[in-house]
Amino acid sequence: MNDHSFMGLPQLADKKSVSDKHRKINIAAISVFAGKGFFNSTVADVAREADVADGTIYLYFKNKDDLLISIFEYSMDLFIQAAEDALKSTSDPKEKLKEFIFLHLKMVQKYPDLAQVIQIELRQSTKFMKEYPNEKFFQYLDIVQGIIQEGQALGLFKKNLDPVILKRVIFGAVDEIALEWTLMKRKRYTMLDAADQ
Amino acid sequence: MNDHSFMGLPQLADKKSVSDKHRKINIAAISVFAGKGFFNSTVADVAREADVADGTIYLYFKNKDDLLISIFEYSMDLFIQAAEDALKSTSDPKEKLKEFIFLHLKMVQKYPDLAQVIQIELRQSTKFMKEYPNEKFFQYLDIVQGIIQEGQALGLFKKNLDPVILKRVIFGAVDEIALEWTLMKRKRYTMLDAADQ
Amino acid sequence: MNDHSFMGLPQLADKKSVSDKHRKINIAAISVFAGKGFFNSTVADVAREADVADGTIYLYFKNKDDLLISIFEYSMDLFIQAAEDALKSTSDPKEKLKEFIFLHLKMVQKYPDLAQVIQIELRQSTKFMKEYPNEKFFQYLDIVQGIIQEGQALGLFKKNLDPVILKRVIFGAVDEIALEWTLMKRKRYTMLDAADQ
Amino acid sequence: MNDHSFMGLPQLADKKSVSDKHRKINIAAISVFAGKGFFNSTVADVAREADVADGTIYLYFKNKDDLLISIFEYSMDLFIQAAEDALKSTSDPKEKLKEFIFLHLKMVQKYPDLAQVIQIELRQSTKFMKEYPNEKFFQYLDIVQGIIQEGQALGLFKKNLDPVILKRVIFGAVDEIALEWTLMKRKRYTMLDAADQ
DNA sequence: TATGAATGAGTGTTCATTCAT
DNA sequence: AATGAATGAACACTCATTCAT
Repeated sequence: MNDHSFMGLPQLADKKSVSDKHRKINIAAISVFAGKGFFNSTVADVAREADVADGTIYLYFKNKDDLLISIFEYSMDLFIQAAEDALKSTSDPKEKLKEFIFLHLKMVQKYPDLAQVIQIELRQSTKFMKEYPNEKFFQYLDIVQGIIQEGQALGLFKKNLDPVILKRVIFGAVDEIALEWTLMKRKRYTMLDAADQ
Repeated sequence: MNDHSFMGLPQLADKKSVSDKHRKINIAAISVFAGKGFFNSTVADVAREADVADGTIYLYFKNKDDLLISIFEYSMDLFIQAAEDALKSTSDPKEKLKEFIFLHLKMVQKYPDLAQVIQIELRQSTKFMKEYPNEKFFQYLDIVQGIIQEGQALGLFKKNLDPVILKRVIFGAVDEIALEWTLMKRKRYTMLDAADQ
Repeated sequence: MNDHSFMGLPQLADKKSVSDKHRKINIAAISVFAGKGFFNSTVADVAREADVADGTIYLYFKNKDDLLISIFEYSMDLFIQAAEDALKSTSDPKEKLKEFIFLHLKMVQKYPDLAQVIQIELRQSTKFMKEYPNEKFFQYLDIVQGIIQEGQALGLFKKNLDPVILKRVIFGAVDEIALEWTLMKRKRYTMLDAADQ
Repeated sequence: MNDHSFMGLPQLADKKSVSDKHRKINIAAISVFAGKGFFNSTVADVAREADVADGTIYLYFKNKDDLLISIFEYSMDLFIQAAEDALKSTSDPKEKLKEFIFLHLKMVQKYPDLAQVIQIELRQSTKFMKEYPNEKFFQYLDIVQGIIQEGQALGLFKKNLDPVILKRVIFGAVDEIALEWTLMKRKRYTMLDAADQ
């Protein structure tokens, strides 16, 4: 993972161009939305948290919705990059899948606010999930699909399972456990505990 | 389950007193909130869907929030009643647990709009989950806890698992699968498929 | 004064036809309006106080405004009748004027709620004072004017004072002292005290 | 009195900081409330009169009630400042009292809209008079009390009169005459006439 | 770039009034 | 006559968005 982290959130290597203020606002939005929910947060709340003027936000984001989408894309980039990095080291599809799942959970645990926004706020906003062409998310899912197809080709995974469906099932399962954590907001359960149970 | 269903939603035996208009509005709210999300829906939307005047809603509900809470309580009553009915027939805790999970999923499948509102809209509204003393939900969880304790007493479940935590974990797991369905909004996966995978 | 009083308010001899329910509502309105102010009171408040259904009020009064006007006319009738009764016994204009003032103050002291509604609520409602052809009030003022003219004819009052103006001045002065009492809502000052000071 | 008057209303020396828009809205509110009464006026009415958007009002005032209270405080500041200025020139308590009364009436005559709002609209709103800790008004009354005590110390006023009560009586009397004028809305009576009668 | 005062469309809620029973 | 459930117009207030500085 990247180590030029800022306020706990990493700066993506391929997004150097994103100005500091853009990131500052993004980070503020994550924290505010996680704290009060997207709909209960005002743009002014985010501005205050980011320590900029209200109007400044509109220099970097089209509108309030765009702020949420931007968070989502930011996270997805983060996840995809981390996944790609991590999967380079292994070639066994089974190991890859395990690693992928492990990674997803680690990310959620590391950035709980971010996870909450992605999982709850975004999901709530059916509008987004429907209207917004969710490229980044599909890109993410494609990583899983790739692993599965690889595995099926090698005869490691059953062939009768549709990888298109399976990728969503796996994502769903993993994400839901993550959601569980997010909602519990207790670090009481370690990943291992959860795995055991 | 109750068979005096109205517009697909059962009328609870112990809630006969709830007037028709109250239920009409409740049902309209479920449909509207499921369709556009709680925050994107207006009270006027619900009124239109219920075919009543805006003001009429306030004869039956304290405010917009109360409408959401009411839906939650309605569902919980529905779930609890169904669960209690179903569990009478078996005495084996393991069977009971299975039956309980099965039931939960069946309900979600049967009333997808209701499920979505409960799972997404309500969850999003952190305010509710925090401020609102969630008796009905705890009552529901207690059913699970009861089963677990029964099982532990009979030596069927490991004793080192804290039932208080376990009940949440089980609820979480089951609910998340349900959520998966809700979000997918595809009945393509039957319960058995899911169970298998 | 009339002694067939009901709940502290006299029943006017020349208004026998006014049904009991009409009076019940009127009395309730006086109490409610005095307590919370005309604009802060709802028709439902009055109905509750009168122990009738909301709709019933509209069988006896055209609308909420009419309720206020009705109170005013009721009071004016009361005052006029009382004044006419009292003034019969004296013939000296000076005595009459004194008696009249004394009477006005006595009424206010006896029916403080009524006085408050007349003085504050009605007055506030500029709309009424302007749009409503205030016959009853003029009738009341005419009594004063009559006394003054009588007095001037007898050379008891200065002739250069316009009775039309003077009647208002006197009314104003007396009424303001009354208002003072009403606002103070303390019976601490007796009339004599006030007169002295 | 201040001579930097704006639209007929003076700008208080010690309130320079109050922005122009604040005053513009205040003045508009006085005019609108005087014209139609507080309860019959809408915030939009005030906004229109002040030539600002509805929302702008909420940048300067907490809510509609605050608008009324603000008018009151503004007036009281105005009165207090004027009174203190005027009383510097005389030392004789009797003269002071006369001057004070004269001033009060002059103010009312000069700003009839303001007077009406203070006297009628505010008074009607029992809520304010009761809930709102009326410091400014007490400050005003204290000026009277100070004069009375001074006079009693010098043996000019009877000692058996309680200054605490007396200040209210005097205020009441003066204010009521003022109210009379306000309601009459006729400048026909000069102060001297009134004083004579 | 950055600001934040100003905007005004949008919405939850109230309540006077009606009318079927 | 009496009811009270239902209505829907009206209004206070919020907040995403703009734009002059």
